[in-house]
Amino acid sequence: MRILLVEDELDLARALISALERHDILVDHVSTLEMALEAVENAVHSIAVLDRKLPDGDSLTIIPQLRRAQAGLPIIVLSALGSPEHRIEGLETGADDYLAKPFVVDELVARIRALMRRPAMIADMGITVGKLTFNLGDGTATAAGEPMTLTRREVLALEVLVRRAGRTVARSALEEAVYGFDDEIASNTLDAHISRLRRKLAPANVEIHSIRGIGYLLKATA
Amino acid sequence: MRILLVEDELDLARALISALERHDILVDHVSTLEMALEAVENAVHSIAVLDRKLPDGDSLTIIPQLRRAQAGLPIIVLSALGSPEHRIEGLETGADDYLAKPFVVDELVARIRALMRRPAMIADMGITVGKLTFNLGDGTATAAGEPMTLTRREVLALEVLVRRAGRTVARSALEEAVYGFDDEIASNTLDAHISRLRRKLAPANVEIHSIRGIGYLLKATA
DNA sequence: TGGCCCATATTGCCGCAACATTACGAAACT
DNA sequence: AGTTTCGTAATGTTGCGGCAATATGGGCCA
Repeated sequence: MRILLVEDELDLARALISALERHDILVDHVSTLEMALEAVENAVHSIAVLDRKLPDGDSLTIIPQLRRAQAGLPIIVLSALGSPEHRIEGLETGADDYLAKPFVVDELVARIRALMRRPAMIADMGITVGKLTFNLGDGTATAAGEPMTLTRREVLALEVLVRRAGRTVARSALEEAVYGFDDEIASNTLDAHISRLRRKLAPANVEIHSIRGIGYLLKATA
Repeated sequence: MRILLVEDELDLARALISALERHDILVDHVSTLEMALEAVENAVHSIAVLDRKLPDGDSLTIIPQLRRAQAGLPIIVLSALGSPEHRIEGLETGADDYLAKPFVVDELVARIRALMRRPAMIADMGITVGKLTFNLGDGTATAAGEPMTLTRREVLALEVLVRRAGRTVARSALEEAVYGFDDEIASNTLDAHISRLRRKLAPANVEIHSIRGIGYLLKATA
């Protein structure tokens, strides 16, 4: 599990990172909106935690961009602005949770874990690419309305590809998503899965392009 | 579409109403159980959304009365109490969905939509799939009109499967429903129950498919 | 431009884990 | 004691998924 932390107060960031790592959660830490957008392009995260006030602006403004980079990405906003109005503003912009400062570190950890533990949070939210719709809640997919049968590994790979449809997904990110962090992969097994996925996706007018040396990219057929 | 919203936190209520109205959903808003019962007498709603904790009590207690006032009314319960125990309690009382706070507004909208197009017909605490009818109230079932005898564990498993008819149910969710949360399950007991259920369900034109590595899925025979 | 090298594609094979089914015995309830 | 239920295990079956052999093609360098 890997999360993106965007926080410019270094003391707080350090405290959060060490707390999260004690829970076996990997943390990518950046301190500006610009770096956040770059980070989300280069890796697949399970959750993003944003401080609202950052040196280069209000982090609410980049939520749409983050979601565009990675559909369905759960987002938690931290803020000293804790009034109900601010809360509502944050939630309506698309944040999944809004935590007012000051807060207990353990509470943030608990909320992160709650979000991860509960795919139902985003149940029934579908992503559509071409004639393909992918349901983030239960990992089911339909091609042109017809339900398609996917195996476990195929679901894991397709989820990441679809969430970043139109953008490249690093090969390492795919391996990480389909297998664990520790699970080593010895051969071209991933390629084989991609190959099988391609065949199943053909009726949905969706292609998986390979980006030589980098990874893969899923997009609708032209 | 017109829904009944029972929520005493005014900030949240306002946020929900504006979000729902953006989706062309009319909202009747009240903030107590008493007002909810009065509202449901005076109008026909497509769905009721209840906050669980209200000034005059636990909203679970009025679910039967709501259903009596309007048979088959789909009900979604919102609650800060998100533990599996609370969820189960809510669903067993007859709620159709149980959403833990905090949640994304869009998710509530999605779930409302999902309830509107649900494949299984719900009427008077009974669910029908194929020639099978399952009574949520007392856990009895009939196949093509003939009452069928189910054991306790079979009832528990079938209820979960029927509630999610047409959608996959994680194996872990089934174990959780049939046994306790703490109760460990050592062998293939669950498989055995599924097997026995299959045989009993055959006359009802209902099949339990296994989704390898994930869980099971109940649907009417094609 | 031609050729080499290496990344990726594709396919078949087969082990093995997941699932199915049945039987049996212990325990619980009557 | 009789009956029913449920957990366990034994045995059979399926199909996922890892691996490797082979094919294809892109890109770099001479």
